[in-house]
Amino acid sequence: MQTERQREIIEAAIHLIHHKGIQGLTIKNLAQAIGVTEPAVYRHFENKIQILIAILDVFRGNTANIFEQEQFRQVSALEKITHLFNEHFSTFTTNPALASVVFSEEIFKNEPLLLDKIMSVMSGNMAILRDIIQEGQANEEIRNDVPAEHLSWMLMGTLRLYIKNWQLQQHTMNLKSEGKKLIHSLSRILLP
Amino acid sequence: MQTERQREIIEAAIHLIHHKGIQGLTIKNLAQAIGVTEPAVYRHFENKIQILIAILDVFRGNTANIFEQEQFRQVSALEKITHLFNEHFSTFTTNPALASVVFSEEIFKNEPLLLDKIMSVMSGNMAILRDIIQEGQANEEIRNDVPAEHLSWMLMGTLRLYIKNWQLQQHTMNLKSEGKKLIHSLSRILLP
Amino acid sequence: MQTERQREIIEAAIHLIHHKGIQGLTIKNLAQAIGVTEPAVYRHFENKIQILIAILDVFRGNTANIFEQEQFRQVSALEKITHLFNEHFSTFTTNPALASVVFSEEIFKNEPLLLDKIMSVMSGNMAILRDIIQEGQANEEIRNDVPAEHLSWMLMGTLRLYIKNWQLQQHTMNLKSEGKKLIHSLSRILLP
Amino acid sequence: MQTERQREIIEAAIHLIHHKGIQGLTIKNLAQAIGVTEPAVYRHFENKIQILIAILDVFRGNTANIFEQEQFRQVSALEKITHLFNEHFSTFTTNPALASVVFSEEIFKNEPLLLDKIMSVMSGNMAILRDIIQEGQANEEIRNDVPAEHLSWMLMGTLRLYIKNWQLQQHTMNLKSEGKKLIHSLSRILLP
DNA sequence: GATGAATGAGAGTTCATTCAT
DNA sequence: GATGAATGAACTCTCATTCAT
Repeated sequence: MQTERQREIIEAAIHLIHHKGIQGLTIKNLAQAIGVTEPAVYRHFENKIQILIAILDVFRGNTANIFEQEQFRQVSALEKITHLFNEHFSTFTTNPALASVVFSEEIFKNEPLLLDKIMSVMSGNMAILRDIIQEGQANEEIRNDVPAEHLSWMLMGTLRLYIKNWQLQQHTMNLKSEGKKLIHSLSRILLP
Repeated sequence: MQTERQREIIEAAIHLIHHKGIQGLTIKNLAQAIGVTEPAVYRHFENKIQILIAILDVFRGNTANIFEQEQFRQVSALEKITHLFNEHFSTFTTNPALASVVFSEEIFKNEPLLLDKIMSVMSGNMAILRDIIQEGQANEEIRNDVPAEHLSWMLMGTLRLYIKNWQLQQHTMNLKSEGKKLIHSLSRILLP
Repeated sequence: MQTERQREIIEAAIHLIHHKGIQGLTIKNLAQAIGVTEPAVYRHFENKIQILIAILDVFRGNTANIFEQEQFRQVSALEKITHLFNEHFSTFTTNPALASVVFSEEIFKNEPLLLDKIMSVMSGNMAILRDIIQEGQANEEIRNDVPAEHLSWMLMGTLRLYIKNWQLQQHTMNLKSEGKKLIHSLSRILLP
Repeated sequence: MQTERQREIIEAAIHLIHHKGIQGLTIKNLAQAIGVTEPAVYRHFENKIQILIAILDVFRGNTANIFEQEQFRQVSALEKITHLFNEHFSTFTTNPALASVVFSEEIFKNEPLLLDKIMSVMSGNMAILRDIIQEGQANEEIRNDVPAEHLSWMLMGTLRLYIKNWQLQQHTMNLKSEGKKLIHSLSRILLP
């Protein structure tokens, strides 16, 4: 359960990382962003690492759940994947700051605690994606000549790079509409 | 042209980033690593940013050149791509620290100078990859039903994620041999 | 509005400049002088330049106001000037450290911000002095055969050099009483 | 006796002080200015203080001598003073950098050795000026109602402030021609 | 005469964090 | 809940100077 202030801090932290990189996430900047003094931040989080952990939890809530929800929908595997990509593009279009954090494992490299967490989220997502693909392969909906594992690397890798590129271009391209075309191509590749 | 000491510093810097993340790259650590005092570092580089720029140049030398060399070889497009992937896996197996830096745009997000540089390298590589694919499509060696642009996102994205995963797993998997299988799958996907 | 600590810091800074010159004004010395650690200083001033600016403001408060007050007193021009000189000698006798800073434009030469400020203070004071002289000339109280501008250079220049000399002699001469004689001579010179 | 290189270093040092203030006078800047490396400077001067001492000697050569020469010319006291002022304005117009150093005792405040030197030069000059004035008073060429001492404060102080102002205005005013008018006013003031 | 490489000391500044209020 | 004041540790970088070559 998070208090209002905690949510405010996390949001501010994500924005800071987005705009100034991880080096811009200082308690001072954070306090300034939410209009309090530095010690006030420590009323709501024990220390800086707890804030990063909370960010990672937002990530899990916002991103990983996209995967999990997809997993159990009663639609074809390809539809699941398509929907999953669209959801991502949609999420990041709405909240570009999140994208800066989500695919930036380096940010958390320092703290083993955080690295563990991000790795488990990531491999969890990969597993779900692989399961969806395997399901599609079983249904002869997705090509069988390539291991599901490899296809999931491919899908996830493409997604990540595409979004990273959109970031580097400072969101000048329309992620949603351009993304639709990319998804279309990926779908074609997955066909048997 | 680099002096011996400059090379030493760059190497040490890459190792520091690799092991402790960008936050571990301090002048103090750097000086310690090469066994001198901090001011001595400034004999060899004007400031920290110049060190990061030099790292980026190693990256360009080590990675971008793989692309450029490939571009003009007299072999089929698929062979070029295969070779290019193998080269990467080989490079990073030899010098795992480099991988930590190469695919970590976030590290350089702070300094516009560096961000520019990394972006130009990245888009340069993407363009070369796209050209190779287009050439393959013209020869009917690579599938034509998907834009070359999208295929290059896919290839590059897969490569990046694969290497990042290898990093997160702390190099426990054999990048070279496992990578070969991945390449095989990707080749299959590219076929018409 | 200044806090108690800010006043304390400014006072310590003036004393440091007085005793060790501008090179002696370091954050470390300053912190030591007020009995705190270096970072504590930054709670009270954003940076060193702000401290120097604050010193300049004390200068303005302490010196420029002498001029402004004089300007509107209902006494003869010569009386104003006499009083103004006496006030200066009195101020500097009480607070010799201030004199070290007040007439040392070189100290602030580095920072354009500071140079601007000191120049505006200085030319403001000169303008007030010139106005007083012009008024005296209009009343035929002060000689008319020399431009007010030149007389103000003369008065101000004499004042400055006299105080500087007193400094260089390490305050061994009695500024107040000796100064009175100087003022008397200057008054005589100003007469028509 | 100074070598060519020593003269070069002193000139560069004066220019550095002029353009960047005393804080800009570093061995690094100095070496750069004359196109050698830092240790090379130490071939020609034992240390930085010796360089400052040498600057002071140039000052004595260039400025104090103006006074001494004047002292024994066979002209009226007023002519001597007029000539002396003109010489100063001329010198500083030709070599503005020198002015930055000459009237900046603060620069040398740190080193007692230097402070001593500058004080002796300064009081020497003042003595000469006072002698000239006394001579003029004896000849009834200069007013007698004010002590020579005070008149010399006045003359010297005006000269200094006038030049300082010319510096602060970054030499935009014509020191020589405007100075002539000032001298004219001062002469008038000195008359009996 | 000059250089390349280095150093000890110290500069200003920022960091996450603590504590009394 | 929040603040003002402070701190130890660390940061990048500059300084005058030395020394072997």
